[in-house]
Amino acid sequence: MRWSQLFIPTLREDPAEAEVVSHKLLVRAGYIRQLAAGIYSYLLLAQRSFNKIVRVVREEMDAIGAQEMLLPALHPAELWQESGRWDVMGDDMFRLKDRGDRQLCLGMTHEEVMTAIARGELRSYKQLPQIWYQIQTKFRDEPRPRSGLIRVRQFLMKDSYSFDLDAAGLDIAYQKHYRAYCRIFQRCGLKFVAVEAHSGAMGGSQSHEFMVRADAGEDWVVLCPHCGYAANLEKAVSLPSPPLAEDPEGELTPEPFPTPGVRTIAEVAEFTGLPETSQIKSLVMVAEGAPVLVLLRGDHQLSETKLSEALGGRPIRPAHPDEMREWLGADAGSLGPVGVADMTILADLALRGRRNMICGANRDGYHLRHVTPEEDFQAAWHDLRQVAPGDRCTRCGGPLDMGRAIEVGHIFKLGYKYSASMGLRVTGPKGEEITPIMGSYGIGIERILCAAVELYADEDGMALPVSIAPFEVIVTPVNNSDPEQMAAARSLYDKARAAGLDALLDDRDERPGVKFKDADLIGVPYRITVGKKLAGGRVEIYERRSRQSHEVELDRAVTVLAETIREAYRNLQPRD
RNA sequence: CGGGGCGUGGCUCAGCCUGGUUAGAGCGCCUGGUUCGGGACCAGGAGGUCGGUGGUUCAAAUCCACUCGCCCCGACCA
Repeated sequence: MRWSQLFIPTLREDPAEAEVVSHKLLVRAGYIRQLAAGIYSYLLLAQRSFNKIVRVVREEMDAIGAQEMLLPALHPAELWQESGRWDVMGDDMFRLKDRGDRQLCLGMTHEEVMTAIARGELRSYKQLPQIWYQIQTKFRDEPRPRSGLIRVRQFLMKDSYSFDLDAAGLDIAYQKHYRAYCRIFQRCGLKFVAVEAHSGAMGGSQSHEFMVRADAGEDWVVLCPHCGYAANLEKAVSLPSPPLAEDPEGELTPEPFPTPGVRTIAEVAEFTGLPETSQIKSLVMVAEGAPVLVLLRGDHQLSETKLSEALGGRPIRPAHPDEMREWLGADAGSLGPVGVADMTILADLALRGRRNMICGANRDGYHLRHVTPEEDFQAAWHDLRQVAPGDRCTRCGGPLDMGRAIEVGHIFKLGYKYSASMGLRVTGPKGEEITPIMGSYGIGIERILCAAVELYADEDGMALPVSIAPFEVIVTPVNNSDPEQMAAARSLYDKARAAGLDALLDDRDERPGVKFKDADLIGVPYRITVGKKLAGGRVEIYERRSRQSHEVELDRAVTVLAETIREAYRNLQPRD
């Protein structure tokens, strides 16, 4: 393609509304334009990049025997009412009515549609297993779209669904996806990590998220550099850092002391001169109307995911101030477990074995000292805290690392949730009815590009992996008014195309600086520069990522470049 | 949904607090010329009902009210 004919609206300055790197660069480089909050148009460059990503995804999905389909984006309400998710999804679902006043929605995901197809057509155990997938636009009315393409209201997703006779079959489908996902992200040039993820309360038994470390990410991951442990912060477990002060010895009994105006953990620490680790933090939560008192070490944060799991998956919320007062007789800031009788009390494991700590007295303006768990109050022990900086790995004891990450893929054992609720059954070998077990597996197409941009951005733009860049090579004549340079550039471009390379010819009547800057900005991984050295029969091959260039003879340029690019693809090839 | 910020040529912004000629700059765009190895220079030119509605005023980009849109933090995210 010839740049002079293309629509690649690059911008010299960062767009005002963009905050994260990938958003700024994708807009500046002319990949995307915003239409509304969380809704973007994908221009030529984005579309080319997505096509390449999709191709990789498709090849790897096909390789595990998955079958591609394309399902409707517009769904009847009845379908979602059957699975129960019509109500569960709430405002996240785009809903509309047709002319006959029938309720419809735009698909957020396709478990329902896939299951509906399966139950109509799958009759015998002999037809299983099946893996079906599609690459489809999904709609979610996000409460807050943000960060460019990272969280949007309309996006491309590869979603696949597996149907198996039993859990062992599901394991196989899950493992196939796990390996396919690793291959996909590797081929797309991402540095990623597969983390254990929260699998939800409903039927899910195993789940992994594929994460790319990036500050622009919205998730937190916990990693152990030593043993490879990796988990989403929601689910991650750790050994707590030791308390900063030793507990007082002795069989002491709880003793109230006045703490006027002292409410927060930090204030209590300051007031008593003892660190936050010497305190018991008491939180009042509500699980389906029932109060729950949650106890943590003062410096720890509650993981609501873990708490909900500990309560059997019930939804939870923080108690309102008037509820706390009603149940415990004091305001937040003076609450504690001592003397609490008719309330579920859950305590985090980091408090186990501690002695003579400080907590609220359930009397405004007072705290208790010398409070010992299991002596002065009883609680059910659970892992309830979020991993904190300084925590150690439960497997190897090494220090854990935490960081933000972009979720590019998620694989998930669904279990029987949809097959059971929607009546999917096949006949087994003995004539019995079998409800197939399902899995669900997603990949965010746009997020792969975002993650790559975040990973490989520099001052001048993006330096995309060759496999997902919109072009593999750009041929840049330095001086348009030099007929020899132009002729050589055209010839190189033609040869590159003939050699099967995805080439772009920058034939614009621009100064060289403009062409170089634009090429760097849009992230084409290789450039052939045709300039002065053409007189000596030489041109330059420039590598975007390393910013290195070297001279080659004109006639060998395409051969050398083709080999360089082949090598680049080899380096992205999974070795397994 | 709570908190904060921003809407002025295509883009990035100034002007607004303290109302008052034809509303500015840089970039981009168009014409002509000179240039040509990292976002050139000279000359000329086009392009804006200042997000919208209502109000205050002799007079509103500027003050007030409402409203729409966008961004950020938080809440939320099978």
